[in-house]
Amino acid sequence: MKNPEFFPIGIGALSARTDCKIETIRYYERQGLLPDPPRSAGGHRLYQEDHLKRLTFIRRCRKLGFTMAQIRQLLGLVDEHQYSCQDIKVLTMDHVEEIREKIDHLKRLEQALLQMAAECSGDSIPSCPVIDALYQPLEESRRA
Amino acid sequence: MKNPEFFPIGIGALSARTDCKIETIRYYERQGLLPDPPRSAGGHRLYQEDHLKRLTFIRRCRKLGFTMAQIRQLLGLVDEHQYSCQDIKVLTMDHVEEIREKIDHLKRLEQALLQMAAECSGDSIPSCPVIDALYQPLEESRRA
DNA sequence: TCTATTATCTGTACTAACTACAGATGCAAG
DNA sequence: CTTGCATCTGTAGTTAGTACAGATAATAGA
Repeated sequence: MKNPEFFPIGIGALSARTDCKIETIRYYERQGLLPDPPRSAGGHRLYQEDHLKRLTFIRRCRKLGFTMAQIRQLLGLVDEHQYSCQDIKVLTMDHVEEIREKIDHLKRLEQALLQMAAECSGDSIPSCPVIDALYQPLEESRRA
Repeated sequence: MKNPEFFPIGIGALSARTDCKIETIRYYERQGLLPDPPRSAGGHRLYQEDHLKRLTFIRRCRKLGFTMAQIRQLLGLVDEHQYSCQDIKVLTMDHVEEIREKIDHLKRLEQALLQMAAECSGDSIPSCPVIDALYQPLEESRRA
């Protein structure tokens, strides 16, 4: 009911209000995350406030690292009015778990690289323990 | 000089020895990371030990999270015999810095999600503060 | 009203790093 | 010689968009 005089808006205005590129909006439409909006006589998309809200939701989820598949799932629950707080919490905590796994993985990579770099003299001589380590054939460990 | 009787090998054997799919080997070749190997009369690729070592190097770098562009750079230095320990250390520490930024970003996402989930009652009622938060229009903050 | 300038339209191709096929051959063993 | 596996090339799919080209639509100024 607020600001009804601003709608409908074109895709450019929607883009500006959601910090989402025009091409990305059309992409979400193709992917079925945004409903096909009504068109003007000439074929331009005309958006209402509902579209603005839905796109804001999608963009926030993306910034939080949800995949489009996960967002589709969230939107599905919302669209059917079938969701419960528990459903959402489960999806959210699943996502937290994924993030924690990524953090763990990256920390292990960081340690491996730091360990190799620590061997490095930083000299300008054309030789380096890092390269040597990476080039060691797998055969070395295979030959007992 | 070791195990010379095993070479040359076909792409399947190279794949098995490097834990790298056949398609991926051909992909690296197209991308110029691996040199075009000699072929048999019928056109099958025949690899020598050098290819095995180079592919091992590439795969190790990928497992450490280096991009193909970074690997190309490392291989370029090695190929030209122009690299120094310092060059390699710089590239390695740059990569460590990228990894640290990713970790920071993920930690921030994790906190945001945990904060939202903490508001969640976990009830089976069809309503959820997480959804509400994500659906809040940007307009809310704009209207002073 | 005519025109000039934006805005938007569709469709395609590109990104990274592979993976997965289809359909045609090569090669080795029995 | 035939069977069957290995390999070949080429194309398309993956994620989440981005970047065009070339054609219309809408709008503002004269």
